[in-house]
Amino acid sequence: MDHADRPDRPVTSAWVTVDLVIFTVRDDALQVLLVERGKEPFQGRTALPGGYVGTDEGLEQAARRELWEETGVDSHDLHLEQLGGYGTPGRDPRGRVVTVAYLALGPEMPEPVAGTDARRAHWTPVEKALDDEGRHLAFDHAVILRDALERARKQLEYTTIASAFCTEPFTISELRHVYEVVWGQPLDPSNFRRKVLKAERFVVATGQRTASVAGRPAALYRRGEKKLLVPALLRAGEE
Amino acid sequence: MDHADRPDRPVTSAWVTVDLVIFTVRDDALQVLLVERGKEPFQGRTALPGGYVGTDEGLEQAARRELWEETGVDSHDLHLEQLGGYGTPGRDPRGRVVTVAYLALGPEMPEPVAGTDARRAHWTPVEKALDDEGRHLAFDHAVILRDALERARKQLEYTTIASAFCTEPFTISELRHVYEVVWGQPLDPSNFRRKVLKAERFVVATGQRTASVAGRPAALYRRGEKKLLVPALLRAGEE
DNA sequence: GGAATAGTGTCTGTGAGACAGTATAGG
DNA sequence: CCTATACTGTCTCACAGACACTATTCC
Repeated sequence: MDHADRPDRPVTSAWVTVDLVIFTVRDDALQVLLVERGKEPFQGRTALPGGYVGTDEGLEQAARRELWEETGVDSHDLHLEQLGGYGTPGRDPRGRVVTVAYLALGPEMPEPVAGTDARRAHWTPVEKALDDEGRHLAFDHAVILRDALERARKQLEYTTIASAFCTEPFTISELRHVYEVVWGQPLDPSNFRRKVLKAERFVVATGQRTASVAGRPAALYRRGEKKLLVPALLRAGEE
Repeated sequence: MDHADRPDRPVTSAWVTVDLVIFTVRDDALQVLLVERGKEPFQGRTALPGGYVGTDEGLEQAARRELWEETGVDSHDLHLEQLGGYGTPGRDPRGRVVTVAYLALGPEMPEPVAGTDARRAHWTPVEKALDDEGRHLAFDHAVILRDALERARKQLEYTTIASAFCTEPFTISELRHVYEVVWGQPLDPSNFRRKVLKAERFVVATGQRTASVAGRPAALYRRGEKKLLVPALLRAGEE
């Protein structure tokens, strides 16, 4: 890049990172994977997993790599999408760092492996992570987490990604449970079933049933190919 | 940033830019503002307006500045939102450049002023800009433009931003025209009116009427405070 | 049988698409 | 008068919320 190509105003290069908001449903709660930072800045503080983007590495590729390194989860097993870029000056005390955040949704996963740099990773209920406005989180991760939560809630309305939270095969009740936990409100089981089954290829029947623990055995389904949910499944009390 | 802070794999810093997809409705078509590049790389080629992010400048702030510099439009007069980050290695031949794209929607604007570096800016129908898969566009701007188009079409369904395309005060027909042009399909005038007026505070009546050119004068409205449109105004034939 | 969970049916209100009909302007 | 555009009303069908009822399992 030659000098003539640079603009008049001061321009400095930046470090580029990816941060991951990894959601799952555990213990009747929406949980997010957080790590304890092993070094400065924000050493000992809680943060989203993430790291630097390699020289010849795409953004999504970097996100998949970080996901693997932090959790041992293969990104092919879950839904991954970009949330957006965050680049407020001063968001990282080391200098100009622009991060691209990714949202990952997956079924209940094993306890995460220790990270590459021995950072402790653990699942935390989102509600708890946002306690006190999320001020205990490093960087601007509270902002990113709030954006991710809002995005996930919206996505449940207009797409079929709720099924990404379920381990196949799953029951309609388990799928409904995902909605109830993410939205924080109960849904009518009867109407939910009608809606989901009416939307062709949201879920596909396997023909199998659960070995019931209590009550009548439930039919088991797999994810269908349909991605967009129309008409949408709206949460009550939106404005 | 000290050495110990860097990861094992090679990491280089990157240049950060913002690119703008500025949409408006003109001459019965959705149009996008494109510039002719005055310098390498891609000299003489068509591209989205954009530029480097300043050292102490936020991403959105940079987008607003570029918007002003390229078009003379005050960003307060239109809707601005982030589309996402684009960082595929090799997307810019000068080296690692990560761009954050913004989507701007505005009412019909004057012909753009010449850019700061004498690049010629002009409105182009989106359909034409995407001719031949948009291969004539510089960088990966065809990809960004397609993403922006899809985002704008979606936004019309679930939000009230269509009104951002209208100069106040506007008629219901003008608002409907925006939908028809962006979606590329005709809408029933009667049902559209009912829907828009039923959604409280999507538009607010001014009490005035058009000085009619032909036919009965139409009532004039301003934008209401409502942002989310529920129930949504769905386009036909979605899947 | 009773408890628990799965699944079906039905009633009612609302909203969308289709489209006929009325209102108000210019010519 | 006619034409053009704005606006109103109405019919029908599909769907959502509410909720009663039936089915199948374990105890």
